[in-house]
Amino acid sequence: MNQFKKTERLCSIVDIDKLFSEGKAVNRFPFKIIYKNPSHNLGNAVQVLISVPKRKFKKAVHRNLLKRRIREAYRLYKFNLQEVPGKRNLHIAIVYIDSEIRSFNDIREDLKLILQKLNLRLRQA
RNA sequence: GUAAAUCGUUCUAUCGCUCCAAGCAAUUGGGGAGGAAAGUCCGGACACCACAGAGCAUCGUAGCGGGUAAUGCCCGUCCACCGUGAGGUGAGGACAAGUGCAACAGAAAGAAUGUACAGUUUUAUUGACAGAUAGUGCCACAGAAAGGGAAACUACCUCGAAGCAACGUGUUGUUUUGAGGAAAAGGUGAAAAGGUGUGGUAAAAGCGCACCAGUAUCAAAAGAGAUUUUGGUAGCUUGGUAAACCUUAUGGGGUGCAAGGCCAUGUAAACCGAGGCUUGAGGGCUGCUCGCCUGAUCUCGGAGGGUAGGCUGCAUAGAUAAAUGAUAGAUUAAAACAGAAUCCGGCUUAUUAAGGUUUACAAAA
Repeated sequence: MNQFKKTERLCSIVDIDKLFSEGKAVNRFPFKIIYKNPSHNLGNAVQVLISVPKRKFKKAVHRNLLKRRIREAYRLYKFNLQEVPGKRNLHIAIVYIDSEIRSFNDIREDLKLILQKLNLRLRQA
């Protein structure tokens, strides 16, 4: 089932600080993904954080809309990451770096491509 | 038809999210953004600081009556202004570093205020409704003069002196000059200092008087009151700006849920040096002074150690990285402005393709 429970989300402030200060980045417009293997064992899980910068979207309605679209797209395509054997302890942050509001279909396709790119990077590592 | 106000969004299927309840579990059932949730501009509740004290400073408010927990909100009303009238208006600073975009308005032009400058607003009309008669400041340009009971440019009025002319020989006219004046005329400006008549005077003038206008005040009547009406008295008249300072009246103690409470983890209230110590340091989140409480667990420097968050507050939506979504279909379409974080009451600002409703106006019948 394509569920997206709270255990799959990154909530700890300490972990978020570490992710942004120590993590590596993958870019593919309109997204940027920051990823890092956490110090402690998550029990073969991926924890994700979705961010839309306030600087680019001043209205809360627009930020909410984009975060919901990205979250829905991630729910549908997260299997791309779960195929990686032995790399399933992972913290990632998905940052939306465009300044336009894209449709759900565009976001879905772009997120699919960047997740595949991240998967490839992890296999090579 | 035009304008304004108002109405603020249905259902089905599949896959998800969050909270609650039931269950060992799988799962099942139920709740799940707005009229503005926004701006954070007022008023409260609630919490802590002394169950909150005094004075000053500072800030808000400004006709009257009522509503309300309360308000700067709402309703009614008084006065002013606009309109033949029914009636209407009281907006803008809840703009104030800059830039961009959009909309609206506009023929031009607009003093004092504010501001670094600019801009905005309004214009059929116009009180940011206490005071301009407590005091201070300011009033560009134009104009003689802009608030000093001021001022005289052109033209003018009156008187004195000198010269000239005329004749009726002490008058008239005229020129120059000195003094007084501001009534009538011109011109400037947003605004030129009560109006008319009469007395008065050399000529004038609220200089005196009568009437009118206006201001203050007293009395009577009406009204809950602001206030109104009538009559008397007074000085005879006092420009604007309080959105300059200020004065009067009145209100506000401060801080805001990151308030505050509880549990838990680590720990160093340790060490070294200097100072302070009940004759009171420091602290108690308030601009100052006082007062009150606490009472060495203080201050500065050096070297150095260590951590993990959760519950509550908190809601018949409700978390703590923070839910309310995606796809497909039906209705023309599911859209405008826009997303709850302690909770209420207001205000302000933003806003809809079509349509409904209400009001106003116009036209037609």
